[in-house]
Amino acid sequence: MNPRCNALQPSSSISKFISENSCLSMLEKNCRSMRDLQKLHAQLIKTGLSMDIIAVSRVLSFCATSPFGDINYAYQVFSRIEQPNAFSWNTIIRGFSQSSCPQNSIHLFISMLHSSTVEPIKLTYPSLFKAYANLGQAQDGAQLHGRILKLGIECDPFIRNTIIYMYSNCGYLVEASRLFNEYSDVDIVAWNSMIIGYAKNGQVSESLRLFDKMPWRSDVSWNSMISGCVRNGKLKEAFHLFQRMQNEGIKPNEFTTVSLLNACAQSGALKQGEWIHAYIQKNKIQVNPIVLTAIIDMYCKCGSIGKALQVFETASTKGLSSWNSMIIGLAMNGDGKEAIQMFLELERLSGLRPNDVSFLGVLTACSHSGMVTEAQYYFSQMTETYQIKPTIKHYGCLVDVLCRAGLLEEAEEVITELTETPDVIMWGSLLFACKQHGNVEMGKRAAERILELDPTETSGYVLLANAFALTGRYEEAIDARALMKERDIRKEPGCSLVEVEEVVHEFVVARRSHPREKEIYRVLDELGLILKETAECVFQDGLDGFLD
DNA sequence: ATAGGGTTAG
Repeated sequence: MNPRCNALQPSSSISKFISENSCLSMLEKNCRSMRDLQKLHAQLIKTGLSMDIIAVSRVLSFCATSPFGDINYAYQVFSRIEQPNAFSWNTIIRGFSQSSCPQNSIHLFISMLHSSTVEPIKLTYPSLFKAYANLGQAQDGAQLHGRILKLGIECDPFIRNTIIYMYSNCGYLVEASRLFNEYSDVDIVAWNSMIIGYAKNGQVSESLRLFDKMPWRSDVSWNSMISGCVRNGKLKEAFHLFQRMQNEGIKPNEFTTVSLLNACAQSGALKQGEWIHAYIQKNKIQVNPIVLTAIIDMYCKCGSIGKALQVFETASTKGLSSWNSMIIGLAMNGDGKEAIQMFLELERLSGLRPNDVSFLGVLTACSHSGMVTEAQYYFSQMTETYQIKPTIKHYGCLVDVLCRAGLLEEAEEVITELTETPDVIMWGSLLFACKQHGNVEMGKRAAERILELDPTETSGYVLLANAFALTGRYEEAIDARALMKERDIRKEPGCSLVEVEEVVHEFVVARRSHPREKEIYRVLDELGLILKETAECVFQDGLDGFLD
């Protein structure tokens, strides 16, 4: 920092006291967004308080750890502190541990170890274990666990609990329960971590068993159990727990409503979702960016794009994730142009920087609406202008859009030039496109790759057989079908849920079990005919018949 | 009078 800045600082300690107090108390009570924070930060800079380590640390803490904060801004603030103290280090490490790049916590910890002015202290470690937990890297975290044992501080309940959480969150339930059982004085946080671990690893009945065995249950216990149920598709159980929770006098909060909104989104239960939305408003549950995102996502998944847009547009504190779920919602709904428009607004008006998920939304929009040149443009913008490394999902969109446009060579080129292993979905898009365009040779290559990657993947056999049949190579078509029979592969039936007037109706592929199935399928057939007449593209056909 | 554990979206 320019040393002359010091000369501009107000000399009167009284004025300093006044501005410090008004600014900082504002920070605690009224700061609801980065816009507010930036105003306060500007004020601090104007009054010279930006050099004050305590004032700056509070700004840092808001940016790094509040749900309204911005970790990149926090890092900017941190890197301008001349001599960060242990507080500053711990705050920024904690901020990254709960961000989308927890790896930075570990990098920062290493810099901290190399720094000559500060030493890690007990309070530094929980954030690091949380970073490892969020990265799913418990093996690397185990090395830090070794360091904790050497330092003799495993008995610290905060440290021990994050270690339990790390192991259990990453599926190392043996290690987690060993530590859980080793100490007789484990507290409720340790119980909760175990519940979360079992639920995240598909053992929700084990979670419920622990939940019932607990000495007492905090709001976090209830929320963890509800989210565990939703994660495992036990939606009725989740709503039942919500009832029980209220009966026991525990107040549902942001976390509870996010899980329940998620349950509604999963099942398409619009009425229930609307009810939760109303519950949030009535009970003054704070609509932080995550809750906002969950509301938008629920409306999108339940098909109410208009309502989602309305909520989005009237919200005052939109996080990047809120923009992203709106872009993805529009893209999935087939509103490709609107999705791209939304992305452009995000870029130009929000002051936020699009991330990999934003681009995934745009690319999904392009692929769902068949916009090839746009997809290529945004893909290069992502990698070149924004320097974002594409994931397999981004490549998947690119392959998909090329396939839909019939650019099979280009699509295959993208796949074969990947540095990582292409996924089954990608080859599947190509295979399906090959079938549509009658390119049997390439289709065969794609099918072979699919069957290599996942011999239980039915679409490989089915599409391969169809591709052969389409070009009159019936013998080979029969071989492909026989191979599938021989390996005794059965498709897990697809299933969709539709909510009509508060009743959820379930439809399973090739199983006509609905009481009004005759009427429903008659209308569906009629719609299919109309679509076939109007649409130019060829619809996927014969799949159901083949599987019967 | 700025810092530590468990629950959350895409």
